[in-house]
Amino acid sequence: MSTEIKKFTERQEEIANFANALAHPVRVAILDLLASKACCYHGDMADELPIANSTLSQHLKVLKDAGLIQGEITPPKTKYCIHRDNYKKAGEIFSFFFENALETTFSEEGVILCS
Amino acid sequence: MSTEIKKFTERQEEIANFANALAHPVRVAILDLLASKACCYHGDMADELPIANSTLSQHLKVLKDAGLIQGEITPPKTKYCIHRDNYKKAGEIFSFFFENALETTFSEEGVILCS
DNA sequence: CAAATTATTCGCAAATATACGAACAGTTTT
DNA sequence: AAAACTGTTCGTATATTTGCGAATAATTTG
Repeated sequence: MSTEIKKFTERQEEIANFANALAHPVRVAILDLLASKACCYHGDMADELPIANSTLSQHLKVLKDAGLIQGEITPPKTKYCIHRDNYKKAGEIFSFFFENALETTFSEEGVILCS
Repeated sequence: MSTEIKKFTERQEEIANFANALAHPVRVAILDLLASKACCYHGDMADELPIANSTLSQHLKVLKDAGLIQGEITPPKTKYCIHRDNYKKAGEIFSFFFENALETTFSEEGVILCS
């Protein structure tokens, strides 16, 4: 049965996915660290974040699955960095999402505006 | 005891909060509806979305709590619309967040880049 | 005032997320 | 090879999210 009913658009799912990756402050903090240092080892981050090592691994996995970061094992350490292409893509999707809505809502003609 | 230890910055919490509101495709879809029609009644949205009425109310509450939308009871219906100011603010925060990271990571000088 | 309409809240069930320590795996160092 | 170091995975506990139907509330219509 190829009768898979699509409930939402690709785009909506994509936005939700990226947003979900950013939906926990520690993950935002992780991205801040990666952004500020361009690269970071698991251990370095563990020192700066108020969570256990294993918890950090989980959050890193979430970010990796969302495509926002990539990890590289360089024994004995693991180096993480921002996945540039996807990061850029995420930024574009969000900026488009917000811009678009405001344009419509703020449109001069025709459109009914809220009180 | 006013010894509340701040684990994350205001900004990080704020980003996570907005992101959390967008972290479910149905909520993205709701915002799409509100954006395209500038305004929408609960019932109109319920007709277009593949979820129960009560579930819709919950999602609307999440969006309202995040500040992205506002509701106005106009009996017998409830009218929802995008909260322009906060929406704009969210858009700015995100665009800043992504821009900033990429600038740093892509910086020409000094900064160590990932493989 | 009764009935209909609309949307929220409640109560519950199931799934997912978050967090931690312990156990494990892979390298490197001794 | 043993010990040390680094990070992931596992097992578990707890909290939150998601979803629905039933019950409720608030207003309008008959």
